[in-house]
Amino acid sequence: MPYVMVQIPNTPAPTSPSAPRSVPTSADVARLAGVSRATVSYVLNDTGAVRISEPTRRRVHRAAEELGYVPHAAARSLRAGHSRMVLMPAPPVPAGPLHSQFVHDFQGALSRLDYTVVQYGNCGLHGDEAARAWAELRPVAVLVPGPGLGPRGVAVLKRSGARAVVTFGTEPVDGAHALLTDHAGVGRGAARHLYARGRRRIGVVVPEEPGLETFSAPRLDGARWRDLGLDGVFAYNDEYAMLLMSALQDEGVRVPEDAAVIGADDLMLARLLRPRLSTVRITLPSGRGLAELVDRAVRNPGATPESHELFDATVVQRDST
Amino acid sequence: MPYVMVQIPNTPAPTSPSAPRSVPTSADVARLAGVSRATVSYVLNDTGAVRISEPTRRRVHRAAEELGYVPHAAARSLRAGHSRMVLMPAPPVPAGPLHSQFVHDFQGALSRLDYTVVQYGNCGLHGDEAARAWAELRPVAVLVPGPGLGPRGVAVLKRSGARAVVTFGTEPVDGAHALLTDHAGVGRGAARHLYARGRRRIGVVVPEEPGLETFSAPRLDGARWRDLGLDGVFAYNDEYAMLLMSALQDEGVRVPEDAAVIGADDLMLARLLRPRLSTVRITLPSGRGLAELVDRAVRNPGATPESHELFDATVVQRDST
DNA sequence: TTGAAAGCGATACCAG
DNA sequence: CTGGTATCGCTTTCAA
Repeated sequence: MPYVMVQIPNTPAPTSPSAPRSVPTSADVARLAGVSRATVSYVLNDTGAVRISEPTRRRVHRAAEELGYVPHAAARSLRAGHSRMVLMPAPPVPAGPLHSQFVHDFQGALSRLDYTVVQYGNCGLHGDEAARAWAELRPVAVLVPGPGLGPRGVAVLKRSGARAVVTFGTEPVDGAHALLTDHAGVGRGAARHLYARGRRRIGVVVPEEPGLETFSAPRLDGARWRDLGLDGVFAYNDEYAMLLMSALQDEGVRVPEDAAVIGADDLMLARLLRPRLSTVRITLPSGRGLAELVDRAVRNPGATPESHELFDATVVQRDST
Repeated sequence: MPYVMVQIPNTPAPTSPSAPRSVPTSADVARLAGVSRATVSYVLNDTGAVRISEPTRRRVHRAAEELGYVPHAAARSLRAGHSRMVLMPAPPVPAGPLHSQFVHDFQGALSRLDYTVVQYGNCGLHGDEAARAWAELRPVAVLVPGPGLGPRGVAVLKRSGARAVVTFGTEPVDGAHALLTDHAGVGRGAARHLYARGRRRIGVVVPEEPGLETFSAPRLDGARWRDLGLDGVFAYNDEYAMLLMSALQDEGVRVPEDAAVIGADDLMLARLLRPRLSTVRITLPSGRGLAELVDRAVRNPGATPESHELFDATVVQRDST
């Protein structure tokens, strides 16, 4: 075991060993309040169309409180025929800080629009199989990061009631809205920058781990200049750039005199290294903007899918180039 | 707008403008296959107890395929009376790399145990209110990061059918399993280390308020360093430590000669700075270990809650102390 | 103002 | 082997 688990002497279980009564339903509330289930529903949902007397309301509320009643979301949305769940499959690799921040903002923005955002960790499912697993949850919208979803997957999702499917990656998918991250442009920008600084033999550092190729390959394409030797390097991201820079320094290679290094993502920490790291800053969309896109798509599912470039990759020059 | 959205000329919508037929149900499959809904269920779930003739099976499968039928998870779990969803409320702040990695592992491990892990982004809900929102989903288990869940919240969750509630934080909550991260122990370890290295005037850097101040504060500390008269600092985490160290160096304060600095979390990047940062390494539980804890709790919900120390905080000495 | 009842979709029991 | 049918919890007409 890679970690230590030490049992802590625990006080006896504070929960009384009462009979494990089943979870209370609206029928239980109705019984306790002496009304019908319909009345319970009216009161708890504060239906405007029906007026319930104040004493009855109070009785219902007290009964619900006493039983600790919590409505059953599945039953409700089954009856309603729709939900307001936005499904977001987790990316296949642990997310970086940029993605984490983005997801966080996005969740907040959608919550404010009264959606429920759910990140779904589906391990090992691929393509259409994954799409079916997502479709079982009947989300009103699905936001898929990375590749792996084809037109058939999109069709499955739409046929199962998803009113908006948004892909988040390098190229659009038929039938789905697309948020395009122009990674090739990132590499291009980095290469241009290095070239402009007089570098002619430019190398590229990309991750080897499986799962990341999808992101690294485009950048490679963008930066694949005529790599002959090494007087300039574009790294997949700032972490790799920092690793490389550290390795170079340990070898006595001077940065940027002997080798210019530029990364990507503009990590805060990259500004602390000496020399401070040049980088390509990628601005992800604000959560609010994307949330509005999703909301628009949900309200108007018939519209032709939009494709948007999330293109704000700017070179930030510091001391390493 | 902080980012640029450029509409890309899109090919006309490839989806034929057919009538938006509603989502197919098992009844539709049954109709198309010329059998009853019961038979459809038997075939698609491959129920062992009932034998269906091979021709019928084929007809059902073909019908389901043709319609693009996907079962309705909500209806299924409503009928079944339980689900295998493990709910994991998203932490209130964007997660760090440690947490991201941990969640990823955990999701994978639970998936392998046939659970569905769902990260739930509930913005703005607090305490019992949040607990109720989670309870509406009727998860079989809930893993709550950080504080904010009290005994009443735990009770709500359990009464609504959660067979395991696990809190993940600094202190246990009545009725819930607890995974304790002994942050006090981390600080103790760091302090001991600094003391053993001969430091006597030891300061601590902790985040004050979320926002930009969190980054400016260490710099401020760096600027007024000489007034403080410290000779050793323990920072809340490696990021703060790196910020502080950078600020100190800019002020001409030598590390570790004039000031020893130690951080926490053992970020990979902390090894790249010069001088390389000493740190307190915190080993989070492997996803597998925690998944097994959850599984055990779900299978045996009556057991008294376990409290586990996730205590593998070890000082890693590098060059900054 | 309140209650009875019809479903939403899927499953499992019991007849045929 | 296959088909009715009751049921899960909830909402919402329609009647009273």
